[in-house]
Amino acid sequence: MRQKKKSEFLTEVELEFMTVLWNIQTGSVRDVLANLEEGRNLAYTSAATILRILEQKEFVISTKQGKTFVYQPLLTKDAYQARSLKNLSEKLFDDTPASLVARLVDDTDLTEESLEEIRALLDRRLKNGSG
Amino acid sequence: MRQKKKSEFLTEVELEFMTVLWNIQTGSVRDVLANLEEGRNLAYTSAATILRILEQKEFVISTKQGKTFVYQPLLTKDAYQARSLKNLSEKLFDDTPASLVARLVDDTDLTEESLEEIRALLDRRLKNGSG
DNA sequence: TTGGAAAAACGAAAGACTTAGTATTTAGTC
DNA sequence: GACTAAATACTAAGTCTTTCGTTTTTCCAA
Repeated sequence: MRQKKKSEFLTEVELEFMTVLWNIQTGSVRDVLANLEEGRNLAYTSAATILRILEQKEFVISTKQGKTFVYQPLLTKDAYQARSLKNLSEKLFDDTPASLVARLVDDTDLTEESLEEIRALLDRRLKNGSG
Repeated sequence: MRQKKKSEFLTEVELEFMTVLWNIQTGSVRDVLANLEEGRNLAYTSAATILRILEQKEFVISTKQGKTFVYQPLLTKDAYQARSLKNLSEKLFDDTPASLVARLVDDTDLTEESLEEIRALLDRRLKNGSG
């Protein structure tokens, strides 16, 4: 019974669940369900199914506590952020991160503060160097 | 026969096709097929199907030239880049663009030149202002 | 005008995603 | 030890994605 080819990316619902787990760190089916956003009415069994799938795909692990399973992220949010950015950059920005940032700062919705913050961040990074 | 709820995002294969169209600007099924990357062996009818779907979803339009349809992007690459970044920022970076850039520059793959380039870009943007 | 080649239209099949119902197991209680 | 409430396991339906085969249409040339 071979594991099917597991994608390295989360589906919409999987991301929704991982976001909860990244927040609460660890939790049962019921905990996760309770932490979904207001108005999201999902059956208990649906939530259980999603978590089982996330475990199959090795995005989380579970450990039994009494009669219930407690789930915990295996993939960190930082790691997944990096993975997603890398993918986006490759697929849509010709693998040129600078053009990604260019598009980002061209967005007129960005506040002056956001822009300053981003520049400060770059300055810091350039001063410290990395190699 | 109502159009099903159309997603604003491209699937994997759809993005592959749009990338070709963004490059060649305009082209028939055969043109697009020929411009897929080396080693991608896709039946003619498969390519035709994808393009038909892209048109249904209003990502492209087609016009008839002689007996063949010629396809053209409706959605520009720039617009789709912006849309994707906005989505990623919202879903995975708590709607904080600065944290997205932080993750990007933490990626040690970035060259010094890239970083300088990005900062230059920001400086220009901050001097000109947009509001 | 009739053939034939190329293109388009249609539809189907396999797999993945999302949701949830039913059946089974489990842990404690009387 | 049997009962009950809660949790897990199993399964299935409906939709979307990806791929391609079959049928129909279209245009041009002999």
